[in-house]
Amino acid sequence: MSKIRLLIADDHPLVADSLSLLMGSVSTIEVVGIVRNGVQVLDFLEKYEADVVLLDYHMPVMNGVELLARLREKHPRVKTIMLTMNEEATFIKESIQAGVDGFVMKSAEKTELIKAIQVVSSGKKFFGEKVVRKLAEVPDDSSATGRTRVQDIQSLTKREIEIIRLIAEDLESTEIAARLNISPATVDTHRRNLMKKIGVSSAVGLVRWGLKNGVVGET
Amino acid sequence: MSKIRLLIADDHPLVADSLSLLMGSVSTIEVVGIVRNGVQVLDFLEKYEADVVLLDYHMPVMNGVELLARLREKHPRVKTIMLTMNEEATFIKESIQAGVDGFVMKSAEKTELIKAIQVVSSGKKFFGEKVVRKLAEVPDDSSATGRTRVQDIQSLTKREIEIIRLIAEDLESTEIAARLNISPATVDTHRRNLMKKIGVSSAVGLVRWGLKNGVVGET
DNA sequence: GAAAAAATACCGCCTGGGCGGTATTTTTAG
DNA sequence: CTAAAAATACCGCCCAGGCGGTATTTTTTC
Repeated sequence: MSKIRLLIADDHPLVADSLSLLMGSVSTIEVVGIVRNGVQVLDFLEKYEADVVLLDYHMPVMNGVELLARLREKHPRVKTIMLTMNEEATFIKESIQAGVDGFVMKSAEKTELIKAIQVVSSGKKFFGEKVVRKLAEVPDDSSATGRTRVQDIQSLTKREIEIIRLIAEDLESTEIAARLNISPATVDTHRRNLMKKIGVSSAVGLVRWGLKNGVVGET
Repeated sequence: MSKIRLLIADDHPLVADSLSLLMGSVSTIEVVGIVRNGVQVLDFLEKYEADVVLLDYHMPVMNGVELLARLREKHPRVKTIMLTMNEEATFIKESIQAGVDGFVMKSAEKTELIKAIQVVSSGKKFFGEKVVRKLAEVPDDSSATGRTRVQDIQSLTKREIEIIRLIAEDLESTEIAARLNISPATVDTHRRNLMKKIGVSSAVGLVRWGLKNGVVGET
C-alpha cells in the first residue's frame, strides 16, 4: 500500500512546518506540500496530486469553508480535514455542511490527527471525540438558564450573518441599511432577532459571540 | 558545547508536539519537556533544568505574561521566548516590559525561531524582523488620519485595561462602576479616554480592538 | 518634593440602540 | 401548492452611551 499523500494548508509557517515534520514522521503518511492559503491549495492541486488536505480554518485570502466548496467542485476525490483552534458547534456544523471529511481541533493529541488522516483517506468520515461531544451538546432546559441553546444558535440566517458582520465592523444601523439597500428598520429587526437567538442584549454581546463562533472574522 | 535545553509550553498538544519535533531536529537543541500552561512550567523547573522556555502567549491557567514575572523571580537564569499569533505592538511591549528575552511570531519562518533560541541562550535579546518593524511603526501624522498612533495605544492604564475587559463582558457602566466601587461617571471617563486613545467611537470598536490586541480574553 | 500621569467625579445635550408591538412580502421546504 | 421560514418595514418609548467641557485627588516618577 502506498503512502497517503498529504497537503498542509496553514498560514503560519512555523505551525505548518512543525506539523509537516510531525506528520512526515508517520510511516504511512507522506507530506507532499505545504501552502499558506486556500488559493494556493487550488494551485497546488492543479499541478500535483494529494489524497488528503489538512486545512486551517483561519486563513487569509481564502478560508477553509470557502475553499471546501471549490474543492468539492474541482477535486471531489481529494479528502479534507479541518483543523481549528475553535471549539464551537456553529463552526463545526458549518464545515460539515460545506462537505468536510474530518474535523480535528488543535487541542487534540497527535494520535487523533493521524487517525483522522487514515480514516478519511479510506473514504470514511472522522470527527474527534471533543467534536462529537460538542455536537451532542444536550438541548438542556434553556428556559431555566435563559440562554439560547446551541441548537438554536446554529441556525443563523444568511442575512443575519451579513448583519452581524457589519455590526462587528462597528457600523451604525443606517450605514448597514445603506450598504445592503434595505431600510434601517429592517436592520433593527434583524439585530433584534439576532440578540434574541443568541441570548445577549447588546451589540457588544453579538460581536463577542460572533468572534467566538467564527461568524465574524478576527481581522 | 552542550545542547541548548528547551522547554516548550503550549496548550495545543498538536502544535506543541510538532514544534518539539521541529526543534528537536536541530542539532544544537534538545527538547527536554513539553507542558501546557504556566503553572506546569514552574512545576517542571522545580524538578528539572532548562536553558530556554518557549512560551505561548495564550495559555489557560497562567498566561505568558503572568508567568514571566514568576520566572524572573524564581528562575532568573532561564531565558524566555514568547511565541504568538498576534502581531500587535501593545502585546510585544507588554512582554518586553515583563522581561522576555525574545519574541517570535507564529507567522515567522522556522529559521527565525531557531536563531532566536540560539541568540537568547547566549544571553542576548532577540526580536524578529516583523517584531521590530511593528515596534518601529512610524509616529506618522496622526492629525491627518485622525487615528491614534500605535505609540499612544500601547500605553493603556491598568485601570483602563480593567474597564475595557468589563466592557467586553457586556456590562453596563453602572454595573462596571458597582464592581469596581467607583462612580459611573468615572467609568464613563475611562471609556471615553479609551475610545480616544484607540481611535474608535463605540463600545463595539473597543471590544474588537481589545480582542485583536489580546487585552481582552477570547473566552 | 515638584511635576507628570492616572484615577476620580460631575454637568448637560442629544442621538442611536434596545425593546414593546405588528404586519406585509418573498423565499424555501414539504 | 401550501405552510413555514426569512426578509422586509413601521410606530413609539426611553435611556444608556457618546461627546462637549471641567476639576479634584491620588499615585508615580524623576
